[in-house]
Amino acid sequence: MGALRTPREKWVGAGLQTLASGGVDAVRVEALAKSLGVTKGGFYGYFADRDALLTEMLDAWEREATDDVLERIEHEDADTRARARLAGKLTFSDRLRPIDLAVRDWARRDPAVAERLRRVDNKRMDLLREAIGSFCADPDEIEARSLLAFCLAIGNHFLAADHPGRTRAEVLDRAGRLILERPTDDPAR
Amino acid sequence: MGALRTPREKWVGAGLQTLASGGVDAVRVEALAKSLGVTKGGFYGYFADRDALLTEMLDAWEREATDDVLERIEHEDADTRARARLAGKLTFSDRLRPIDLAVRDWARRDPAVAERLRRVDNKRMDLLREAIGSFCADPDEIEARSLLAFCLAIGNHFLAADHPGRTRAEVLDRAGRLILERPTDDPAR
DNA sequence: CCCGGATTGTACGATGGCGTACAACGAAAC
DNA sequence: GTTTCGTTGTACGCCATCGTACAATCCGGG
Repeated sequence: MGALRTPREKWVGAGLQTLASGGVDAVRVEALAKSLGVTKGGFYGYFADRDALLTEMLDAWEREATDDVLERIEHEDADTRARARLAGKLTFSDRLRPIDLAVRDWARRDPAVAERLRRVDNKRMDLLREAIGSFCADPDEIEARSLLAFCLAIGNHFLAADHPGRTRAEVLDRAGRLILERPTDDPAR
Repeated sequence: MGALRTPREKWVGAGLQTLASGGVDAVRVEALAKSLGVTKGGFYGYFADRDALLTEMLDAWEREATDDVLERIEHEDADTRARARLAGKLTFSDRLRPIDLAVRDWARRDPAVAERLRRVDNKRMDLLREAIGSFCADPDEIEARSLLAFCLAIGNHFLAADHPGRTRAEVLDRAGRLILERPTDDPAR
């Protein structure tokens, strides 16, 4: 029996890497093969066509971005806020973040991708609601703050503006505290 | 003398439209020609190549997104906040917003585009700082709120999450007020 | 050490996009 | 109506990519 020299997962992995750096249009079968040091010969043994690879890439991303992250968080017995923070760290790791951003742009043009992204984003919003709900009672404000926090985490990477005299990280930190900390006028303070 | 049947501006316009709906990779000379009801025959009379068109598209967008908007705002003699709101309306009009989003993704892969976007975003941030500065004294907080407002305006369109029992517009409204209104703990209130 | 089946390389035809060359066309000037 | 010159259509060569077919290769089991 011949050995698995370039297994399915390698194609999916290379596809995700390329998606992250060049967008979905950069995911070409032959380019992936070259990046793996082989030709496309074996590709069609695993995948019916390029679309099948794209689907499996999304499967892998969706699983890694939700189940894997949630599973790792389950094992932590920190409080809600700390777990939400960990989720953010995992979700927007150097590995997953560029994929996430590429998927968002992709989703704007492909309804099937948009549907997947909706599922993923909903799970993330659930975490945010839980975290913000720990210090905020008004459901409308929880929703608004959750959206703000999420938009900050995403929009940040699509913004090119400078912050004279500050680093982006500094501004980001201040903005995060504005959203994720108890509102100063909270009568329950 | 032959008349200008498909002038430069038509190619640029069709290019921007395609950029908005399909991303930069969808901007193909022959597809544009078809959408204009001609063949690519005339294209190369105006543009050296596809790249030249892309550059002119960016020129047109940058001008429309900054100078044109600012000029129209100058003529309004409303207060700072109202002018900022108008700027938002113009900047994120149904026509310009999809182009804006496409440019943001494009900028992640092309440094020249990123540089243009930086110029545009900086002008927008200036407006936001001015508006938020009208009710907030702390420069660090002005910066943080400006970033939040901008991220909300952009990130919103890249997010797929639902808001059970609410519309996105409702949540957006509440979030906007959270950021753009006087902080309730402002000692100067 | 050889065999067999899985994996890979190579070659192919098809498609689509780029940019060029030139002929056909048409509106304006006369 | 004819000329004229800019605009447009058509045809071409080139290259990248897709998906297919098949031969070459490789590795583990016998």
